[in-house]
Amino acid sequence: MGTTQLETVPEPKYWHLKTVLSEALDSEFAVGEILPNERDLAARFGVARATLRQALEQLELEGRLQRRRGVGTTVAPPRVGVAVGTEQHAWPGVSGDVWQPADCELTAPPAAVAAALETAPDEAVHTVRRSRVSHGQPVAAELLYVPASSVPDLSAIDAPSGPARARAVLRELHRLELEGRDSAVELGSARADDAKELDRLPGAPVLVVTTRFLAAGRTAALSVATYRADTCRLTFGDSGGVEIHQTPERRAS
Amino acid sequence: MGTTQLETVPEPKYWHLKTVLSEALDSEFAVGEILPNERDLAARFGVARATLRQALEQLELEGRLQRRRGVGTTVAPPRVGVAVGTEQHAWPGVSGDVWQPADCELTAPPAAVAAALETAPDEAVHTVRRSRVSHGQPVAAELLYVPASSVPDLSAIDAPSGPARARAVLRELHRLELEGRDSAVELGSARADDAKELDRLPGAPVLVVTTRFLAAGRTAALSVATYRADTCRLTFGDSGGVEIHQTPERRAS
DNA sequence: GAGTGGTCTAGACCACGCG
DNA sequence: GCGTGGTCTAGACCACTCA
Repeated sequence: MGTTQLETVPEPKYWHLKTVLSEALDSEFAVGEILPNERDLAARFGVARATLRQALEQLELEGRLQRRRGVGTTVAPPRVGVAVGTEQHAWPGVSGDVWQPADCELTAPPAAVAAALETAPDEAVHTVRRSRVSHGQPVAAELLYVPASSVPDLSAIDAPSGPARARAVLRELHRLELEGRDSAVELGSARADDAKELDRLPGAPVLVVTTRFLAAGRTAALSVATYRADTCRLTFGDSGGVEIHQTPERRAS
Repeated sequence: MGTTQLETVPEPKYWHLKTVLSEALDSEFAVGEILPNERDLAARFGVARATLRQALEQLELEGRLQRRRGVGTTVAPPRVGVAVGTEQHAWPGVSGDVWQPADCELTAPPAAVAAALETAPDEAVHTVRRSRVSHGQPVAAELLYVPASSVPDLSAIDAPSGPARARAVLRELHRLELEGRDSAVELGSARADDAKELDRLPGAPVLVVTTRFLAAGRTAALSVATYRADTCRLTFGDSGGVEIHQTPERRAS
């Protein structure tokens, strides 16, 4: 062929497609705007629908797009920053925090949780379910595990389950002196129950924040919070957190 | 039909497949062991290869598997915890830290970085490239942006680029008094250059940690660190961080 | 060169939201 | 009922690693 060789190592179609779409999103679409449907887009770019979907999936992972079955694909707003590491020495559920207690039950925790709590595998712990909403959207679901031994004076009078019970457990927890907390963040995929609460499909990418609360020389409570990875930016530290959305492909200097 | 209705809402095949594989990984495979290849696995489960791959992709996202083109699919070791938020008031690059300076050049930063640094869009900043290795594996690549105004006394004698230059910039930076730092974590996909350094394919899921270093009432430096999401668990806080790998699907109580 | 995972195709059907 | 995205199939070829 007489054409010049463009690339010795041609990049995959979906990768190129993603770049093209990304630039189009920057210049030609407004937040909330609905994109053409996948079949039309695929035809327009001359690729199979599966290939187009691979590009869309990446853009969704990066928080640029939002896709909803039965509705369509829309341009996502910038990720919301949610504070996670502030109040270095505050218990969960102190007044003014952003979590909404949803439920509480006394059950044997998953083995991994029991190990982290250093409780016997069959020892029951209070499992508080809470949810977090930001800007009117659900952003996180949490399971807070509180060993019964951390809240020995929990009144049997209180409701045996439900939000009231959850608040009672938190109230008792606050009577301990918090000595410290440490957290870890990792990537996961949403379990079915979390996905439902987060308004996503099962398996959606989530940021799992595991926090251990230390009191009386031991782990007094353990929180496993599941944040929507597509819409959230977790902020730690002194103030609000840095706001950098896109780090574009490096330009030639 | 005479058969009993098993599920009103049948879960997708790949989701069920993922569960089955996950349990098999727990019970029948050791870390590092090689799985059968995708074509065999797909045949064994009676699904198309694309469907099997959907399940493998999720397991890889969760850090359970590691796939390498030309080699095969192996059982991944537990994620390594990498400390990110400790030394709340330490500059990057103080002695004993885990980053390896790789390069440094003086360029105009991406627009988003210039905005966060509050510098003019065309003002040149020192861009230090560093890499982080843990347990013999590359885990992160970082770009550290240092405005020239933060290191006014940088000697022109030092090498104009390369690791030595990077160390010189860091050394100058340490002469400022650090007033605080804040970070944000979000999900991203690896750019081509980062992917290469992290030994992954472009687009691989990464955790992007953006840290702003405050001194003299302004942002003295900005770090954008890209961690492999499949192999890393980012730890913050007082001590080591919590170790919970799998949070299995909730059992019926 | 053999075998692996990565990309891509052109279809089909399903589950969901909405009018 | 219609249009959307989500799942699934059965193939093909490519890029890479390693013996």
